[in-house]
Amino acid sequence: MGRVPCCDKMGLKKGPWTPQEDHILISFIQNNGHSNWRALPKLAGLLRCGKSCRLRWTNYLRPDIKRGNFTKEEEDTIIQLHENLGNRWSAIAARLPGRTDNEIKNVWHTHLKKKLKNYQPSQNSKRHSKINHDAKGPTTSESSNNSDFCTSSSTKSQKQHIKIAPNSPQLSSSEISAVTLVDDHQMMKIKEEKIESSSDYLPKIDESFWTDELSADNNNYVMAAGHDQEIQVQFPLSSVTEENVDKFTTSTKMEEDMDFWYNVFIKTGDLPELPEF
DNA sequence: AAATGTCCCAACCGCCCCGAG
DNA sequence: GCTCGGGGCGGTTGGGACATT
Repeated sequence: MGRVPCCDKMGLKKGPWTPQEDHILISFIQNNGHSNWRALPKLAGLLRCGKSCRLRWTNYLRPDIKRGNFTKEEEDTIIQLHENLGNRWSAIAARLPGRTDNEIKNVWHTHLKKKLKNYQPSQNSKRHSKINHDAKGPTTSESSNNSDFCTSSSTKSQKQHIKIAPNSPQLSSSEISAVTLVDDHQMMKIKEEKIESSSDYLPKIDESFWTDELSADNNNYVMAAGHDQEIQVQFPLSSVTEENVDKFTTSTKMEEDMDFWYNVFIKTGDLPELPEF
């Protein structure tokens, strides 16, 4: 199953890099760049596979890498971003200049995970679901696939919520009908719960899940965006047409470069009219 | 001082995505 | 539309460093 690892080819070296190898790789990239990692080791005269070269460069040799211990600020940032993004290390690394995804992943597993275990539940329950975050979450593409959430309809009337993601751009209550912050893991959990209980697919989320509440304005439209967040938008099933959902997912795609994410999760009930996007 | 346990992190592995042909 | 290959990502591991007994 899967492709044969490139390093399994005869004669290619594995394991720790020597200073000589590092020097060869740095010199070659400085002079020639790295347009083709697969061809690079051959051209540079390294007995390594391209993947190994790429990892060595991106995780260790790149000139813009910041070495040394993580600062308290960096750790806090990682914790915060991990709450929002889950195990998307590359996305977290993109917001920490000079740090690599590998490094952040290591710090998380060796320090921060333990640190978080010592937190009192009440300290983070405002913004963070108690849903299992250690479970292996789906990829972004999986969680962005909203179709699973747009088909079922056998639910009772739902109480209306107005929820704002902590890092959302400024949104007035008149701009929002109902918004819930979720991340990949939470979204997966919701999917699981939906599968487990076909007669009631609404997620079972306790009040600690919700972020700050705002007042409702039933006549206004649903429009929400969260930076570094996944957003669950709720609106009445009766308002939903394929066209509307398409419009929403289209707007998601338009925003992807800026790391805005939307997820559509439809609930039935007495909720505002779906807007024109 | 030696043995054992634990921590840490660089590197590897397997899978996925996406573009080219 | 399909296949293939390169690049990227997240999970895991091997082994050295350090701490404890």
